[in-house]
Amino acid sequence: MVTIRDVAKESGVSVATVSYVLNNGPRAVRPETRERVVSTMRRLNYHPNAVARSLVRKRTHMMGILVGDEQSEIVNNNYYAGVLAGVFAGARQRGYNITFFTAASTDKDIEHHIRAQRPDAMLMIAPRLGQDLPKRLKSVGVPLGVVGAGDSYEDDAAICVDVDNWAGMRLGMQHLWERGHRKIVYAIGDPNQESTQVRRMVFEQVLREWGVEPSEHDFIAHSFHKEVVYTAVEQRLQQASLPTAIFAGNDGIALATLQAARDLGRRVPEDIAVIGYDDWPIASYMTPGLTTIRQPMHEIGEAVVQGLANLIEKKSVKAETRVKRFPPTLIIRDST
Amino acid sequence: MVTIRDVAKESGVSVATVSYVLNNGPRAVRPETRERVVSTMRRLNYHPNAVARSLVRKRTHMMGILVGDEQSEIVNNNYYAGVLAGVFAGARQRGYNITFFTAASTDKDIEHHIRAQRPDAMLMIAPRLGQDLPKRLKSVGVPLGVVGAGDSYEDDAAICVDVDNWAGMRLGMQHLWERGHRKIVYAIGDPNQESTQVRRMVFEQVLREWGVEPSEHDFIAHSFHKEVVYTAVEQRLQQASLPTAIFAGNDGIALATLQAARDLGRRVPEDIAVIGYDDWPIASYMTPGLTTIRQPMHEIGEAVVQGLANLIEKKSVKAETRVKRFPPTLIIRDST
DNA sequence: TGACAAAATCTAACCGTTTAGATAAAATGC
DNA sequence: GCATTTTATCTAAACGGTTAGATTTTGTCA
Repeated sequence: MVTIRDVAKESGVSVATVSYVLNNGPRAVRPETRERVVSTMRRLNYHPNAVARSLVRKRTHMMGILVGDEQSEIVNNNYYAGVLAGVFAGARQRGYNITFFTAASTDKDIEHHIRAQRPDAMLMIAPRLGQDLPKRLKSVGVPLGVVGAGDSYEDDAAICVDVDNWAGMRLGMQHLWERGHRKIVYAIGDPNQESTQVRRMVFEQVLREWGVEPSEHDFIAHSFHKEVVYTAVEQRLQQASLPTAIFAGNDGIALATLQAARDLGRRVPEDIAVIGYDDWPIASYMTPGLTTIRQPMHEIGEAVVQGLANLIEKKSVKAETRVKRFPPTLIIRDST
Repeated sequence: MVTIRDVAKESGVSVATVSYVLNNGPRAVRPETRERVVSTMRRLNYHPNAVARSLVRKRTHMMGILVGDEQSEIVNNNYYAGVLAGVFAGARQRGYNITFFTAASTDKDIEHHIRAQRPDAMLMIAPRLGQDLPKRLKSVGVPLGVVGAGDSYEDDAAICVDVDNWAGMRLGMQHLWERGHRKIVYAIGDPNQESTQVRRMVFEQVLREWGVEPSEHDFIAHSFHKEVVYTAVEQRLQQASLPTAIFAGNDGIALATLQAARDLGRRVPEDIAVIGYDDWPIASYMTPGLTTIRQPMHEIGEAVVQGLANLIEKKSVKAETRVKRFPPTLIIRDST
């Protein structure tokens, strides 16, 4: 492997000079010298070693994401994947790489790895509640970007990006109201997910505005697993006081819900309406096409990286950009 | 940040000794000394800097994946995501991190980045045909693992893992035959994908065994985009010489196919049968449940990482493990 | 032409590890 | 008890870059 010293020797200058042309700066170098150096770099096919550079600059140009014991989110949660795509796009724009830290299991391990690897920032996408990692990261000093966790990590995260869940739920509820639905069940998903909690709150709030007192009976399917959702919906649709609509916590839940309804011989939307959340790419290919609340997942992913990059590079944390909420959109299809 | 020198000074030994206890080796250290060092490491909350370590060891403990201009694969291709999950699992077992190189666009850029970042290995998942990156990587000397490209990169890749596409196609075709189908159309997907080509070959081969000469007319939907697939299927189903079954290049294509058939009022499987490939998590939730050829995506992802890790660590390339083919499974549901 | 400022380049220390070679300490043999 | 081997530790040179401070070269102007 050819090093900076090889280039220096070959072009008859010192390593410092080579370094200056490499980064053009911080010192000037005479045009003809630069020319000479550049050409030998090309001739020797020289590529500066990023590892060495990271060591002295204390910048790795890399943002980290933790991958848990079960790596199923990438596969089963299209929200996660959608945000990730946005993260990649943002990272490319700003010149960062994204690395997935796999080796971690306990919280201490994780901290260890992060201290060791020195990412310029860390990312959490749709984290569960009650993690102490954010606090740990804060003490380590690497900025944290959190996506899809409402405001629950606002104190410890440097950047928080999410959809406006309050508006999203209202959009959906209002749509159901307009379609004449008064009895709605919420297939809520994993209660350890922050977004689940916020949306539940808004759901209850809206119900009260309608003059209905929400009961535990109105919430089913406390999991994101399709099988769990399926049986939950199946059971609920065979009990008394049938709902006229089901609000699904995300489009994956909606998919399982549609299937359960169909298997029971209920027509959607005639017998029961279904509305989802997220607008996954497959939403329009469900049977029937799924009405849902769209989140701009790609933009959200981009935004969190941009925010972190600004933070890292300019050290400027404009308070108004620290927390960002994107507006959701109601996408009406055939399931309501 | 506390360094190895701090630990050395604080425990009254040289940095070398600290290093020896850190890696336990390559030289022995007296138990009581080790004890002392370990305790100060703990007391000072010392975490060795992985960047510095990489520099001298010339090992980054990281495998790289390229992310292209359009990062849509993670979102839209569940095969990609499924393999990725396996990759993560394998990486965790072997102590590697996975980093996505975002900054690359032209092939030269990519080489540049790889030379700079020094991943211990690179990964390609379902690559397009005709890339010259594999050759470039070979010249750079970082081993390449290729997933889902049949045998097209076998010469330049260190490890090749894939499903046995030959068996997979036969499984599907035989199933259709048994169900009485003789006129089959193949919704093939992106022709630039290697697997597409292999499967097409086998498809044609089987047709000939049935005494049917395949024609260009038997192949539709030369893309993975659902919209394209949808219109292609829509058109084909309105032409003469209707097929009795459609073989979809993957489950995403199958999804769009089902939708197109339904929108035309065709019943599946009575009017037209549909079979997919991959067995995405949503396959059983389609309407009707999708018959498909399952690939062990998770195992495939794990295998490629394991192979690369063995290569990196032991430098042993048992020829029989360099290329690995996993057997597919026929999953019968309701669409055939 | 010489004095002086500005621009270009060089020397060498540093980033935080690992590890060969030298040295000191402990263990062994007679 | 001393010479010799073995074991533990230390010193210092890498790894491949960056960057202050010193030094040299070039340019400016009286």
